[in-house]
Amino acid sequence: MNASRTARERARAELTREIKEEARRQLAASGAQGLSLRAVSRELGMVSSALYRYFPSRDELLTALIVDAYDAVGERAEKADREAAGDGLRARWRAVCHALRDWAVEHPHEYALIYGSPVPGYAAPEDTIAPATRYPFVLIGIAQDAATAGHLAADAPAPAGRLAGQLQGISDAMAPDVPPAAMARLAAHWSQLTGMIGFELFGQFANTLDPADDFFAYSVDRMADDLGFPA
Amino acid sequence: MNASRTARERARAELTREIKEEARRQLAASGAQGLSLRAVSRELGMVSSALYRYFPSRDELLTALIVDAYDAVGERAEKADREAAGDGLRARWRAVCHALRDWAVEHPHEYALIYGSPVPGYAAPEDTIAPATRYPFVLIGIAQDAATAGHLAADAPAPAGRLAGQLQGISDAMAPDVPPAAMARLAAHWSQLTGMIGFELFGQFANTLDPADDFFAYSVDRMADDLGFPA
DNA sequence: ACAATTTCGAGAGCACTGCTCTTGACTTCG
DNA sequence: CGAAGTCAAGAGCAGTGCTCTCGAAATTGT
Repeated sequence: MNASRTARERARAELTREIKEEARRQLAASGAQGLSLRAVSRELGMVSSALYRYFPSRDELLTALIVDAYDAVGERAEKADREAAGDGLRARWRAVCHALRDWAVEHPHEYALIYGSPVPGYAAPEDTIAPATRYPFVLIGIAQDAATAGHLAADAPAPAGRLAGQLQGISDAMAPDVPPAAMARLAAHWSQLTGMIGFELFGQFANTLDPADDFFAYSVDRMADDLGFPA
Repeated sequence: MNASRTARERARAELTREIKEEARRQLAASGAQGLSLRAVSRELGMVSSALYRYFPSRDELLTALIVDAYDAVGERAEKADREAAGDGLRARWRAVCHALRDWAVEHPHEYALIYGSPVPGYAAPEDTIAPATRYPFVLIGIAQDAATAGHLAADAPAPAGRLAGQLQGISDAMAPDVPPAAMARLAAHWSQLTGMIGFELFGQFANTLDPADDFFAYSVDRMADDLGFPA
């Protein structure tokens, strides 16, 4: 009935946490492919079959790590946005964009887990899609604030047809004052962020834009220009 | 000395091709993770160890598939660009961008192989970086033609410092008339393309911008606007 | 307080993986 | 013809995810 349940339950929560911790360590060391249940259990001093009491399959363990990663990046972005709240739209935009990249550079394998190619044969279950929206929602929130402040640019051709409906659907759910054209811009920028970070992390910029710090910062500012955020 | 060498050499070339074909089939069916040398050899009616006469390791086979994929997407883009050559800059831009997406949708696993997260523990060897530049080079070529025709927009803040040098380096090597600001735009667009395609392929657009045809087409046109290509 | 139930770790085992090494047969070339 | 080079096959190693069973322990119901 109380917070500290039975000894068994506390032990179970503790071990579940330790398993995820060790799994994350292995993830960082050798990637999703190298995540081995046997190695995790070995490191924890237990036998491999015992792990299945905590995660019914390797995929379930992966799912747990994915959800944690989405939450981590979401929380980081929300914190960055909060801390830049008083400094204007452009500062918030910068902070949230750089929060994503910083987290990605710090945790490349976890980033790859959520924004890279999916582990083949693994289908992301429903539980992952709610945490996945947390980061983009911060971006959209800035645009929403910009819209109510009259600082959101709207000089692009209005999307038509099905696209207009899709964009309106997003607005209705998350940012009622952001018009479809701006929402399309936002989605494009969001794509571009992951594209740039992916290129940087996965080595596509080798010999050209690597190190990519300056390119990223420059591009983030151009996005802010594009959205009409005041300098 | 002549084109048809010894029977042995012809047999070897033939088998090498067949191995890659079967490997690509398995890749399409179950992804890079599911690519099993044993399964390939089984399908080809040979024993697994025999495969090592042709590819010294699984990674070498992957590398061969990666190079082939880069070449395939590069060739597709060059063809699209050629066929749209008479229709103006915007038509060429559209054609080349859609060529990438079409190829990606047709070969999602091969696309993931080259633009997704790298297979952990696998380091892309030098041989892959030349074919990798083939596609972006087509994009840059359009910008170069636009620049000489005086149709390349240049109304963004000029990049400074290290970034300016990096961009200039790309221009020097591939497109002497494209100024740094435009080259930065181009790199951003190139990032955005892979970002959008990645989102579409890897399911990040589920429930929002999926199907993504219209969003992609709309965004590609906004990029052309941004580059100043005449309608 | 004692019995019934649930939870847990351990171990054996299955079918699979990439990869190495050795063996014997075949082809090519001097 | 015979030496040199090439090839497929087979056995074997160390590793994987996962299942099943078994006995011990903790929890729960009476």
